[in-house]
Amino acid sequence: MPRFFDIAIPVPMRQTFTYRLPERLSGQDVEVGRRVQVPFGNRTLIGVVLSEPVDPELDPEKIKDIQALLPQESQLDEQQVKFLLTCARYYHHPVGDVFSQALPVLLRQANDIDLRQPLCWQVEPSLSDDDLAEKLASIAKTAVKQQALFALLKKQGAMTWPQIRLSGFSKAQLNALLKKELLLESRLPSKVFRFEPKLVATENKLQLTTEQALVVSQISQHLNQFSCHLIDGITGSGKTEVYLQVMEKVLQQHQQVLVIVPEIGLTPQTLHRFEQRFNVPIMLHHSGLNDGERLQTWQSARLGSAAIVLATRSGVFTPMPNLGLIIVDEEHDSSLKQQEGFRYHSRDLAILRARQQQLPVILGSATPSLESLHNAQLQRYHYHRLTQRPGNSKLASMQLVDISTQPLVYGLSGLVQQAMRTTLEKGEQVLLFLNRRGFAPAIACQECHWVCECQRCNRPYTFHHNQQLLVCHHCGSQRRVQKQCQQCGSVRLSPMGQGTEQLEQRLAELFTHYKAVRIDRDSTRRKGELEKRLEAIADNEYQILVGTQMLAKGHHFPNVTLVVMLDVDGALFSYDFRAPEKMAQLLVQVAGRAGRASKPGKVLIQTHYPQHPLLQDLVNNGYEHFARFALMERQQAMMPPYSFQGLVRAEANNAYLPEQFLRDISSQLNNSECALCGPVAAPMEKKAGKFRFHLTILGKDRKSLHQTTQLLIQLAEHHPNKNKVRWHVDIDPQDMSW
DNA sequence: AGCACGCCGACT
DNA sequence: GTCGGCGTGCTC
Repeated sequence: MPRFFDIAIPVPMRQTFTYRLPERLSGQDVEVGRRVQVPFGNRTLIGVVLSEPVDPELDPEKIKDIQALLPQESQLDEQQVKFLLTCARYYHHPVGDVFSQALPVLLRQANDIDLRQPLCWQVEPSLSDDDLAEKLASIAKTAVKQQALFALLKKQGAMTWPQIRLSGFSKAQLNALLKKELLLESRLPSKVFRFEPKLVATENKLQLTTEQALVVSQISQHLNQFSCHLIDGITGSGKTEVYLQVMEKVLQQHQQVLVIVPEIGLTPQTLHRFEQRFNVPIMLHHSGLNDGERLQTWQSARLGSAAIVLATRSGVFTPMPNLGLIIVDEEHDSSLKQQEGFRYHSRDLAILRARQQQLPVILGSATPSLESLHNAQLQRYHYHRLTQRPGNSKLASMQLVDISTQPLVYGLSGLVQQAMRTTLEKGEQVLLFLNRRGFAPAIACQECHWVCECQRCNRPYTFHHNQQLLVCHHCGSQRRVQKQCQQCGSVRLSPMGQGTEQLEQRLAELFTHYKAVRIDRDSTRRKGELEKRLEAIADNEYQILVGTQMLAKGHHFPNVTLVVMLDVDGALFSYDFRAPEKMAQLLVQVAGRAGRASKPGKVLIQTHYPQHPLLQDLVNNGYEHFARFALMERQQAMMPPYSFQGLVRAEANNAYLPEQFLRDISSQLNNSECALCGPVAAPMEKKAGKFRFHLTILGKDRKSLHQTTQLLIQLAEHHPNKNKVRWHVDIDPQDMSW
């Protein structure tokens, strides 16, 4: 009797495909999770075995043979398969695509793969102290970096290349030490991680405050079972130390820890803290690694030899057989949600995974998402607060600046300019936030008010002065600067409004004795440029920092004692109901990053609406009050987290098709338990030449959301125009502007 | 998503 | 005469 298998194939289709195990492979073990090579249409793809159907329903004539079974060393375990199937179901996303995204790129291909453990380097252990001293002297005094790398390795023990690179060293520096025979190159041991007391550097352990100790002990009571903990701790209250001490308890049980951070910016400092405390194999997973490096992380995690995996969003899929704890740091951060293709939220999947595998999960933030706070209120999560900063240093204070009644000079009110001068004269730094790149967000005709727009998006082009280009920030298209109005022929075209590029330039005129630096996507595009600028800021080479949100992520500026938000009003009246929440999180995060113990900072918020209740609440009563108020508003409007949202988006080259498509599937749906809203044009109706529409699903609970989504997908897949429009489903959508 | 098949316009 | 544009349909 031939055996058949259902296989997840990396194509954006919601079904699985059945294949036959040919005679020549019949002696082989084929387990769920095995990677297989199969013919698909006229190409060959790598799929993953999902199940062995007793009776394949398909016409046996149509079923093709599995071409090859790929190495068992690269297969997924049953738990992993179960988790990924749950992910696909939860997000109503094609299974094959979910599996494909969960695998490292190299495992999506059939090539021969190096599954050996990663290389690592340590100080040559056979050298005596005398030898070391002698060899060390051979490193030129001027080779400061080599000296530093050597010192690091001496302290740290074996390190892999991604770790060394993240600590700021180059391959050349490593090779130099290697050539001088100071280092031993080897591979990380492939044995499963086992804890030993000497692996913890106790001298780095901090004395816990009463608050912290309480949180550590409470979480520790819940190891080896599912529980979700929200740590709501103001910046500087020592969340990381709490993580470290809970991690230690988990490592003591010979279990692995998965730590998810929002983006690469946070990894170096987090890694550094982990390395200082634990002398255990730590593996990284983030966008700065190449395919081979990611495979190594995947493999050593899968084997159980990596004790800690420090990862960004997609790291939530890392296979870890002895996983004992998941930590999601900065759980409010929007970069945890993937915004295209498989639109998952890494925090939510972390919780799902923890539940499935019966482990604790810790969410941490100084500004928890309203979703998480709501879950804490409902006691679905254990809620822990950290309110003290060691040494009792003060957080920056916030103050609203009414700009509705006073003139602005280059977007700066008199009060702000005055505060800037005072701060600069004290030798301290000023940070200006403006969430708009470029020189000016539009150029317009002075005579007839015509605005130069991108034809593909119907939005004004942003003027970039340095490159003398008009750039569409929505589709990326560029064109030469217009000299003449297309409508009336006038040559009086001029920039409207202000972006970071212009602000930087104006500041040089306004504050002639101080130097300004700009940090945004444009000014830091070149590799290493961001680091260079951050270093220069730390050295006080610049006194005024201008930037977009980029500046708020992770970096600490101890000498910045004044932060100015130039323009927050957009968030108060946005079509995106999450905009005020995001703005509040940004403000609080920034306030937490400015200043230091001896010099508390100040945050000035320019607004036309100083009486706005959300702003008032945030400034006067803090984030907690703000969140409570914002949650009340959400409840009144029956918005998430008080309802459960799904979104069907559709786009096509004309406006008629997608709207018709969504209207059809929505009207064909009867007896839905959910409210359907739309179709309506997306806030940006046209983008990159495509017309876009939304159909929003609002459910009173998750179950009805899932049912309705399922039905809508079925209708969509049977719609005659299903291939003429591009459509997808987004569960718990974050970005409504799409 | 690919990839092939197929049916109409501008090239040697 | 043919090269190639992308609309349409299919993949166990």
